[in-house]
Amino acid sequence: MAEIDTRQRILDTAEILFTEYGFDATTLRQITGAAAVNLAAVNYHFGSKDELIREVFRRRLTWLNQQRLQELDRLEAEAAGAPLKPSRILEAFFGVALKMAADTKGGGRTFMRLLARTYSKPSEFVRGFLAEEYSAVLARFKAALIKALPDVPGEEILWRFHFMLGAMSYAISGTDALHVVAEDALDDSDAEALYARLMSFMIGGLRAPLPKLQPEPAKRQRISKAA
Amino acid sequence: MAEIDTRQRILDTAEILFTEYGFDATTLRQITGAAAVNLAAVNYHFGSKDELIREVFRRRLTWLNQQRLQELDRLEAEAAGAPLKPSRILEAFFGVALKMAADTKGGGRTFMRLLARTYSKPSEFVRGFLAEEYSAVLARFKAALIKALPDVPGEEILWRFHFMLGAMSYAISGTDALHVVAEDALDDSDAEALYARLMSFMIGGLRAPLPKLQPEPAKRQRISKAA
DNA sequence: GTATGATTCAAACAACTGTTTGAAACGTAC
DNA sequence: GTACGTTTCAAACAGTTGTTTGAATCATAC
Repeated sequence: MAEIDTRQRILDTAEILFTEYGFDATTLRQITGAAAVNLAAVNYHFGSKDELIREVFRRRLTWLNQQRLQELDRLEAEAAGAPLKPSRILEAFFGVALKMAADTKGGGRTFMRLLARTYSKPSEFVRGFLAEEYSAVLARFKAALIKALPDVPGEEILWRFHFMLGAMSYAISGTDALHVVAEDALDDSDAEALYARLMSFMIGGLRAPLPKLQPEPAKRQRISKAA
Repeated sequence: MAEIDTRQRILDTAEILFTEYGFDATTLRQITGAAAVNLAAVNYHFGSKDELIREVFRRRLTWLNQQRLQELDRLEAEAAGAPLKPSRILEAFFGVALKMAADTKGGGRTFMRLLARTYSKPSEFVRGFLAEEYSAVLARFKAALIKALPDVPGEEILWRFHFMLGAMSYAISGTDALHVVAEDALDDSDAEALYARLMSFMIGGLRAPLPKLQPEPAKRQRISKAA
């Protein structure tokens, strides 16, 4: 290699610019310009822009999900078959993410913001990739939560898990949506405090009384049929 | 007008395509093609693509926020000065949005998905516009919540409101992020049930025990000053 | 030294972007 | 009918996009 790892510098720069401007709005000339490498370097090292995007996710997401599984393994080993405390499970899943989001130096913060944004608008070709990376982790955590909350229907747990992902997404995206809500009233620089706030909110939501659902159409139909 | 309202057909089509592909990835040729109008019609009726984007938001968002304020007015008039129930306030804010998101025929569902996505990545020039449209509404609801929850610090309420926006955003975005989480295990077609689920989750989070925060630097300073 | 493979570079490529233009078609009032 | 303002249309505009190319440069082994 002629320069000190062109590949890595492209990835780091792309991560920052993607987070700032999005995938489409970020051009290869911006990336290569900011990274001080030649324009053709992206296609040489990654093949295409799409492949570069995937690699930006891959290098961090794989590690992140491994950490999550490792945490869950540890908890389950300690519990030795007994159901876990829901808060412990949430800490394993969201705590790892928020710890990564707190890493301002290594670029973890940038990446988590990128991930949180991409989540809600998987641009077609990223969706498949995300689903692949996440399926195993989510299956494990879903199972753990269902086991930990036997009194809450599984469907309800999944929904609440979905809501929690949204809350975390906004918590991490931070400043952008936040400035719309509170202009500059809130301080999102304290990662510890953010973690504590988000956790208590999530636990509260997860353990909330079950919603009183109307009987679903299928059931009503059955009743009128019987009558 | 030669055709039956070219303007409106452009707006409706743009709304759908923006939601599907995002602002950048959606081209004027896609929009005008799908709307069966001439390419130049967008620049003729709206001036530019950016202005078209703003108008897509404006026509629905203004009405949405008016409805929210109207609901809050009604509640406060009924209460006659007394603090409102927090759940009522949340219902006024999120209920109106979810009602709009349930409107599959009039395009409300499409728009709310678009809004939920744009929220977390305000592409520079939309941010100012969103902040402008929201500032009055958010100020009112923040004030109402703070008044309704005198035992919860104002800063905590703002954070939890932020988290709730995230949860709602994901609840509305629905299928996309949802399929990553649960593949096809969840059914997001029942708007009533979604509303009930989201509400109980939110109330639970809003009323959760306060997080145990480390003493912040500012407070420590104040104490040491007084000492 | 030379030879070989990996990497970088400047330049060009074709395709697509939002926007503009000037003429044509339209609706409406006189 | 004519005249006038609005709207539509096909065509072209200049600029930018991701990608490719072929020569130049580098590092390493012989």
